[in-house]
Amino acid sequence: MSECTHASHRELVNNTRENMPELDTMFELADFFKVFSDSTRIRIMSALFQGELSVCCIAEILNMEQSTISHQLRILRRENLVKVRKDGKQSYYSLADDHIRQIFEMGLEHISE
Amino acid sequence: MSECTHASHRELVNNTRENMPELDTMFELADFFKVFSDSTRIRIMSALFQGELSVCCIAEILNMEQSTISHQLRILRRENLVKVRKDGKQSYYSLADDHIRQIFEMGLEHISE
DNA sequence: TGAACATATGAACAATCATTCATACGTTAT
DNA sequence: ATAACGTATGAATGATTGTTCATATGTTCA
Repeated sequence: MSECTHASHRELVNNTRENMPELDTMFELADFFKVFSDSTRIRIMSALFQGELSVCCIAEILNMEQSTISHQLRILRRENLVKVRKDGKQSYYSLADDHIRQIFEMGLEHISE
Repeated sequence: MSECTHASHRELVNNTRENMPELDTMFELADFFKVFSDSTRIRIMSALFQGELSVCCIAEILNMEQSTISHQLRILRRENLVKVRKDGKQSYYSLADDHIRQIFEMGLEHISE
């Protein structure tokens, strides 16, 4: 246990704490970015930028198992990032939000440095 | 193995693939967001928005072990999101990038819905 | 030089999470 | 009704990762 017993230490700690976002907000923020932290989900969203796609189409585009895609789509659905349209045997998925493009571009911007 | 043997199926698959970002880029994108996907790191960055802080200060602000903070700072350092200034026994960390604020705000924007 | 402090880091552990396998559910066509 | 197809999902598994403990490194002060 370090003490850091400097002069204005306690004050700095309190001040910083007060100016930080709510604890809940920071947890939500982490959870939000967690959705974007998996390459399979990134690839799914990248594919959906082109327009709506059925599950098996996505699976073939990414060259991955249908089951894997379904599981990840479930997460994207839970976070309201994609929406589904059912037509016969197929489920067509599309992006639910225009924010996603912005978030992608911001990430890409940071990467290219 | 599902087939999805529709008319323009193969064409759609190829078209979508071609218009997607490079595979490497999508992996990098996921890795980038992974840094923001942990609540401890989010809290550290939130604290650093107020200005530079020593390791033990951050630990006390978050009420977590010094070791935990050091480990997470290591990750933030590796991703070039924070920079260090050593002064005597202490290491003072600060945000390395103004992008971070934008990324935070974009996330917060999406959350509040 | 030795003690106290601030930080960094390796190893162990626990928890989380993505993928796979098997299978169930719902729809279409014969 | 049965078969074939598309999708969803629970359980098991393997890999990744955050935290803790112990300890090493480096600095300051007596």
